[in-house]
Amino acid sequence: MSTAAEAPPPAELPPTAWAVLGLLSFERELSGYDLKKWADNSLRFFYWSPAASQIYAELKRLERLGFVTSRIAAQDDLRNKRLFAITPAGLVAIRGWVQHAPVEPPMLKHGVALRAWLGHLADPARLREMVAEHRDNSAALAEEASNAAASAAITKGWEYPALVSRWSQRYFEAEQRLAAEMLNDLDELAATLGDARRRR
Amino acid sequence: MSTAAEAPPPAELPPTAWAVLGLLSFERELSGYDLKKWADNSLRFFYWSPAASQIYAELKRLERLGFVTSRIAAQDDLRNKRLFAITPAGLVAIRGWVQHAPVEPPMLKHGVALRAWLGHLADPARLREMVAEHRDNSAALAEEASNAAASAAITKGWEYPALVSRWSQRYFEAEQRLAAEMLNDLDELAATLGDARRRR
DNA sequence: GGGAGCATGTAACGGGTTACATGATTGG
DNA sequence: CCAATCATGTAACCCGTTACATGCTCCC
Repeated sequence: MSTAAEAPPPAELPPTAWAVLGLLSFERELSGYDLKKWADNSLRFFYWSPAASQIYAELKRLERLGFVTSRIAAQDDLRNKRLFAITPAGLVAIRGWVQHAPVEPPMLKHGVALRAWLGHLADPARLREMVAEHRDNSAALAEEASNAAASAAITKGWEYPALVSRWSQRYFEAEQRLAAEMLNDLDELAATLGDARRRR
Repeated sequence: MSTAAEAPPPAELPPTAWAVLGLLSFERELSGYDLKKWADNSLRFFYWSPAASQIYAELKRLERLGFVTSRIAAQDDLRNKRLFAITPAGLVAIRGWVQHAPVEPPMLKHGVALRAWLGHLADPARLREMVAEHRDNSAALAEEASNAAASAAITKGWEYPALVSRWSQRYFEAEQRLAAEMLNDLDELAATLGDARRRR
């Protein structure tokens, strides 16, 4: 086709495996337990945070593939703790994935939207409650993302995580605004439908 | 606790089952095939559109539970086609779910954000490309949602779907804007990091 | 002493996907 | 006639979850 070198096909792995390997790509040794906590306050905002058991399973797979190595923690830490580190092969693999994986649409499962879509089956007041609760949850998440952004901003080498935390903050602010606008639309619709019902 | 009647606990079903039952709650008889198409251009925007095989499986389950009934299509349609309709019990069940299910955070798996989070592993130019592609995809989806909103708006009884289509449109417009802002942030970051590298 | 947190896993299950099989009808 | 679409499903597979089991350590 061309003289350019063909990109090697990126290894096929479930996204969670890449996420775990990605957490390790910041070059620190981490235990499965660490990874879970770390995922809970970073990945959570824009990507599902996997169950702990899943993390251990992925680590096992990644080790089998030679993308991570593990060692038992030093004697000063008496706990039975296994630390994982990314290998050169692992770095090559995840670079390939980040660089070459196709852009896919984000996967969204929005329960509140689904139930609003079925609004004809619910009490309008209850619908309002749901959307208002979602709006408040979004506000709280925006706040959390803001904190995450602040703490990432002061850490060297975390420029990209900080950037994405800012993105998350804006995302949840937008979600909050969208919920507020939906509330307005719901009120209008309730008024219209109420009128129609009364006029009948 | 109070004298108010306790709400009956909503039946436990996976979200996809409720989504399928919800599609049937608009009181029209639909085939599995119809349901798939219908999901593809409505649910898709705010909720994952299930695979066709999954829809048939859920229909079987819903029928076993007595939430839908089915009949073979009339003789004038020679195809081997089974039409499903919601039953009174099904209506009660889905009303209970819409009304009483807890508000849960939407589930988001944003591959582009994940890869931006791992930006230190990628070529900045490629990162830009990805985010720009995502921005354009979002714009296209906003347009599609807008069309869906327009066609729902002129259909009686589809007020809530129309409302959610408008919500989807705004959602994808926000997504588009967020992508554009991330591009700016990426450019800034590339400049900063580039400077640092040059000064080294 | 005892609860909270640290730490690692196994087992069972289920929801959902892809791939495949099958066949009829419609329209260019 | 042939491709596209209509139409329904089965089988294999796997990702990921919940529930559970186990034991250690820190600190009140």
